[in-house]
Order: sequence, then C-alpha cells, then structure tokens
Amino acid sequence: MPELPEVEAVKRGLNQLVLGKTIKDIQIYWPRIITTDLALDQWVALLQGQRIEAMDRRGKYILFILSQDTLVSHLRMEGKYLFYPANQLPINKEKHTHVRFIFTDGNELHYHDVRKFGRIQLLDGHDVSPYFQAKGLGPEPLSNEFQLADFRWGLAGSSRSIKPLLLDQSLVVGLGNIYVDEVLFLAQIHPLKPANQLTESESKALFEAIGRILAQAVEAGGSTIRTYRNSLGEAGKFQQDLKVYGQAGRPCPRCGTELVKIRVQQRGTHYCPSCQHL
DNA sequence: AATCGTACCTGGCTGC
DNA sequence: TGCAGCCAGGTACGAT
Repeated sequence: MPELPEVEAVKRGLNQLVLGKTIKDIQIYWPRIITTDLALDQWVALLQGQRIEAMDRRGKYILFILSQDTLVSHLRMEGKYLFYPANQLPINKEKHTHVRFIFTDGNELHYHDVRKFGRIQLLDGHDVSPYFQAKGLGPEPLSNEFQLADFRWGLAGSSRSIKPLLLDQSLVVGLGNIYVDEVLFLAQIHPLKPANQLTESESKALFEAIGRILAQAVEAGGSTIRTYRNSLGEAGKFQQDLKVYGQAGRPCPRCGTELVKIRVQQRGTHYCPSCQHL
C-alpha cells in the first residue's frame, strides 16, 4: 500500500495515539508477520514493559522507539494500524488483524493486513543505522542528506531503466509505484530510459521532482487509491493531484496526448508517450 | 556483481 | 451465479 507520504502520515497519527504507552502484552495471530529467530513468547517477553518513547520513520519503515529497543514495522502493500481506546475494543478482532499490542492502560493497537505481506521486527537498542545500511537504503529525499551530486553519480553508474532503479530504494528511499510515475511525468522522463543516459538537466529535473512531489504528497496526507487510511482512520488527499497514475486513456494534462499504461518489470506504469522522452 | 523473475497473500473486478 | 484470470501504494530471495 503505502509509499513515503502514506507512511509518514501513519507515523504522525501513531505519534498522537500511542506515545508514552507501555506494552503489557502482544497477541500474534499470523506468526510470519514477526521476523525473529526467537520463539514468539520470548520475543513478546522482550517487549513487555517497554514504553513507546517516540515515533520515527526511515524510508517506508515505521520506527517505534521503545525504552530499550526499536520496533521496526513495514506495511508493504496493505498494512494498517488501528487504534482502539479501552472502552471501544471490538468484541471480536477483525478478520485481518494479525498482531494486537495491548497497553497497560487497556488501549490496544492492532496491526491489520489483508495480504499479510507486512513485517515487524525488534532491533536491539536505538542505533538502527546498521540495519538499514545492510538493506542498502539510500538517503531520505526530504532531508539534506539527499544531494544532487550523489544522485547524479548513482544514475551515471547504472544502465538499468530509470523506473526500476528508483523503485529499489538504493539511490533514494520512499518512492513506490504511484510516486515514481508522477515524478517521471513531472521531470518528463520515459520510465524505460536507461539511468546512465539521462542528461544533466534531466537528472536535475528528476532530483527536484522527487523532492517536490513527495513534499506535496506528505502535505496532503498521502494518496488513498484503494484502501489506504492513516492510523486515525483518515484518507489521504493527494490522489486528486495525481497526473498520470491511474489516468491511462485520459489526456495528458501537459500536452493533451492520450496517457498510456504499460508494464515495466511487472508493475503497471503510466506515462505520456509524447512528453516523456526516451 | 547486477538484474530479473517469482514468491509471499487475499480480495475485487472483468469477462466468459 | 460461478469461476478463472488478472490486478493491486512492496520487498526478499534464488536463478542467471
């Protein structure tokens, strides 16, 4: 489901809902959601008594900064967090709730995921950089660690098509299938153009488009295409501003040519065949 | 080493 | 109505 703007919205919602709460117990209904070498009851025991001190985000990963450790959560395609005050707990948990965090005040946070792709992992301590470094995650696009010179260097070093390269989170984190199409449209670059064939001005336009689109989408609370909701149950608004994603057959807002949809490495890919250049 | 296909899952929609 | 087939905001892993 979510890309950087949606994950940021979920994180901000959780920041309002669960900060300062202490984990009393955790019920796990689909064990594969939890990535651990431990037996699940031992894993839960590590978390019991820890307090949520802060919420953070790295790329599309949500971080629960706990008293001692860090809980890392990736929503993948359909993960959601549902918060229930103690006096509004569901009689029966929803069908797709796979993990229930029960707090000492009786409130609960449920991890809900129709496709069960999401993952939750506990990292020792608070220094999470080795974990993300091992995954090869690139810089945060909305921070000053994202630099044009590095970005250009990364593009020049790959003959892959630009879209799959941007999706792999190594040059920059946070783009997924919606925003990569939007960014390439704004920068007027064909999704199949080899990264090392981008001109200097295209590279710069792409760099700037990434920052602009993601910042606007964060501002709008993300995009709700199918089922996305933040943890307060609110939909995003940026879907109204999408120029090409889901718009195949409609006229290009820039030149009027009919937008098309193709498949690039199994992902639906939307673009304008006349103003995005190979 | 880098890049690609496939697996992981369920449900909604389309078309026969 | 029923059902097969395709599609969906992502990543990990094995094959090439």
